[in-house]
Amino acid sequence: MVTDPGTTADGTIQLLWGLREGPTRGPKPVLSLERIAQAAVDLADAEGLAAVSMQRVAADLDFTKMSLYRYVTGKDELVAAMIDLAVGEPPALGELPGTGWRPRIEAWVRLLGQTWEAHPWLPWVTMGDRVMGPNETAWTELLAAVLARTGLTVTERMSLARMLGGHVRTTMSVSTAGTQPWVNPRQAALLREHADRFPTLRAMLDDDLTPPPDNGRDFGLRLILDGVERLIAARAG
Amino acid sequence: MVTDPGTTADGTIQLLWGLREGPTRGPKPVLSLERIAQAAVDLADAEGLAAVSMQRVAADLDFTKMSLYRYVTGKDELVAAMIDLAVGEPPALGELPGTGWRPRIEAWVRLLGQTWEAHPWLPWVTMGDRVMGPNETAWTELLAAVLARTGLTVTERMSLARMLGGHVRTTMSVSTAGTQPWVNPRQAALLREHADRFPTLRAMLDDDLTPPPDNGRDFGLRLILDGVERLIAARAG
DNA sequence: GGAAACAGTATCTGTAGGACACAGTTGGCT
DNA sequence: AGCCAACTGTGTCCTACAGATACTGTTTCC
Repeated sequence: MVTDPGTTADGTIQLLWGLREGPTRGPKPVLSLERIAQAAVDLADAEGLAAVSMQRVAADLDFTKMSLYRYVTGKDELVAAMIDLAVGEPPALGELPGTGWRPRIEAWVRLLGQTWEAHPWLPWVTMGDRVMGPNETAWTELLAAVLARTGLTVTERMSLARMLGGHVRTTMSVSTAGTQPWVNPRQAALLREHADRFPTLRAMLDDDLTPPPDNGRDFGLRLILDGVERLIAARAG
Repeated sequence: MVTDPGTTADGTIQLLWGLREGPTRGPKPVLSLERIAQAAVDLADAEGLAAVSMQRVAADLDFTKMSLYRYVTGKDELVAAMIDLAVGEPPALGELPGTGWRPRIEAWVRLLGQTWEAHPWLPWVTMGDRVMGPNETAWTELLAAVLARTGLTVTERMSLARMLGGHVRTTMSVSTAGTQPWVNPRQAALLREHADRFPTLRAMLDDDLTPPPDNGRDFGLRLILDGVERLIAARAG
């Protein structure tokens, strides 16, 4: 399994984009890529990404481990299939509220965030250079369509798109959102102990440390989009 | 090894913060945590995070695998030590240029980015809830000190700090920056093939697709900080 | 109806993290 | 000075993982 900046293999592309030619002869396949990917997603959702092994996914389906290799060339392909399945189809452009680019971007971020929250392992697995599957590409297409009318250059739009996706990821650590304080209790204890080295952080501890339930997603998005508005205004005027 | 949202173990905290009491009797230790962590960092820098195994790190030091466990309770601790070593000490507040918060934030992002570029595996390993080591905490303290004079609330400053760190991570995929196009060649081929489903992305392919060498880091930062300025101005006025 | 093409299985290999018992080394205490 | 407890690094073992390969049984085209 690749944990490093991954180059997507050709086979994975064929898999995701339905380019694998189906055979005619031979026994009817009992399994399917969809069932396998779904089982893996369910497992990751329930017990975390570390629980997803070929063995375990196969066991959940009541098959042997090696049978999975008839549908996926390796674990990397399985993960790629998991991603596209978990991400799912984006809404249609018309379903996004309002007509301007700003409410539409806000909706895109909100909806993508909601989708991701259901699969907390996605941030770990969508990093690095990959070839996106159809669903992921469709989400990007949707955002690109929204951004097309901002008047930004293509490069700027791509920077912004990457940034917005990253912002969803950054504000995703759901485990602590809303309930636990920003700063880990043990981290807080360390800050108090070393107050001389970290006076500013130490002082911040005395404030209310309950993070907003969205981990600052809305706040950050507002900053970004205000910046976009200012850029557009500066060019227009 | 934990690839999931990791809760830092107590032992790791003791390790990072120098709370492990040294023994008096017994043979002189030949190895040290620093040597081990340094070897692991060198290895990760040269051959990627996947190459870092207990076996391999030990071999690079000409020791057996199990000897490492005298200094680290497990691989998680090793990785934690790697992070704090790789991140290193931040500059002093006085070394940041200018006096206002804006140039200082810009400098913080630039310097942290430079540090990270030398260790491309850091993004993968610094995700999720962790207890930060002293160096990482010092970087955060520095940023917090800079943000203290923005007039933002504590919650807003924490959101912004998290966001800025995330922005560095998001714009870190160095592999493609400056040289290869934004869009993977194979991804581009797929977009051309499915131009009907992805018309906007398809159209963008005809533009110049060479990403800026900083992956849009400066552009994104400008948007964020413009947003901060607008927020401050709105409250002042 | 036979042979090629396939699906799922059984078995094996290499590598990973880590537990455990050991041999040799050092310092404190009597 | 000597002895024992405490320690360092080693050797061996176990379990879990991804994956290769050879197999058995099934399907369909010729």
